[in-house]
Amino acid sequence: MAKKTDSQQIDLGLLPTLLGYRLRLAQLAVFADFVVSTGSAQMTPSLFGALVVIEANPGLKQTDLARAVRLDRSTVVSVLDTLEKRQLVIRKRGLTDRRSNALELTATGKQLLAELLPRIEDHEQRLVQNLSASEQTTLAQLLGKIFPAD
Amino acid sequence: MAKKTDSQQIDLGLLPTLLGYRLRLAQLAVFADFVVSTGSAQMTPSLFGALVVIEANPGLKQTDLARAVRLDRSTVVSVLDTLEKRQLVIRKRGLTDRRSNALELTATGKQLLAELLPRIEDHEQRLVQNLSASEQTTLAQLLGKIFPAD
DNA sequence: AACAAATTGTTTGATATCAACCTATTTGTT
DNA sequence: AACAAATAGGTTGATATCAAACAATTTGTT
Repeated sequence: MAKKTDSQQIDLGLLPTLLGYRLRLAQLAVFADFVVSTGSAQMTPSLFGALVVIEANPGLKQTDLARAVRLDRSTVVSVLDTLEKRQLVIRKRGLTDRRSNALELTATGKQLLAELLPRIEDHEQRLVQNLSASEQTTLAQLLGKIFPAD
Repeated sequence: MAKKTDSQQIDLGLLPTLLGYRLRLAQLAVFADFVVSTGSAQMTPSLFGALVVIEANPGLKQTDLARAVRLDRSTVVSVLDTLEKRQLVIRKRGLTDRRSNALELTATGKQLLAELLPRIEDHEQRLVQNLSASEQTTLAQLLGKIFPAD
């Protein structure tokens, strides 16, 4: 008597027409797949983003990392606490400016990142698997039009 | 000597190629504009979403609301605490099932929602103003392809 | 009818995030 | 040189969220 799948007779009103709602659903899906994809590494998009940016800009300071990954400076503190506790990152005292830290990946951090990259590629592939190549390009373009600041 | 705007020589690595990163940027922008758009109403996407779904489904219970807006049941408790404190929503005891609450908007809640709707429309318009009508359609389609479950 | 299993709303504990403030240090002005 | 202003990292407090456990109630099985 159709009791299994009728859970969604709920009217979402105008929500499905709102871009913000769509984006939130999208992010939920992406995040879930990300965590699965990275498996046992206890990784999150935030931690991963920090690793990527530090690798690409060794020696950068926390404030610049914060701006790059669009997190508050205070949030970056806790992100780095986590990464440093896992021995993936080190905070070296700034040479020229003793207020700042020079961030670098440890050998372990570089290694983990290297192991993660193919998994992230798979993850990305999985997300866009229902889109043709041109559709993927279009999506990126449209998102870029709405939200500049690359 | 170019010290004002050179803050972004930071290499984001592969981040800009990741859909999840793009979506996060998008959400940040949407959220910021949402809050501005709704002005003094102390509104957030979550609270607004709950109001919309309750209006469209008067009498629904918290568990169903949670599923609809994709929040945990426990999160819905705090959302409703907020909305009820502001006298926008009431939790009526369920008639048939005494475990559940029947949610309804108060008169104030209906009125606020009515006042909010045009602002949300403006908000939405502002977001997609750089896209043509067909581009808007395309974007919605592509997002829908990646993330079903409307 | 009795009792095991599921469901509902809630509480508690954990994590992620922002904003405001703090101290140490550096930079800029006089 | 002296000192005001800006900057760096950090701490604290607030909010949003999830997950696990819980009591009350309902449903299902015998």
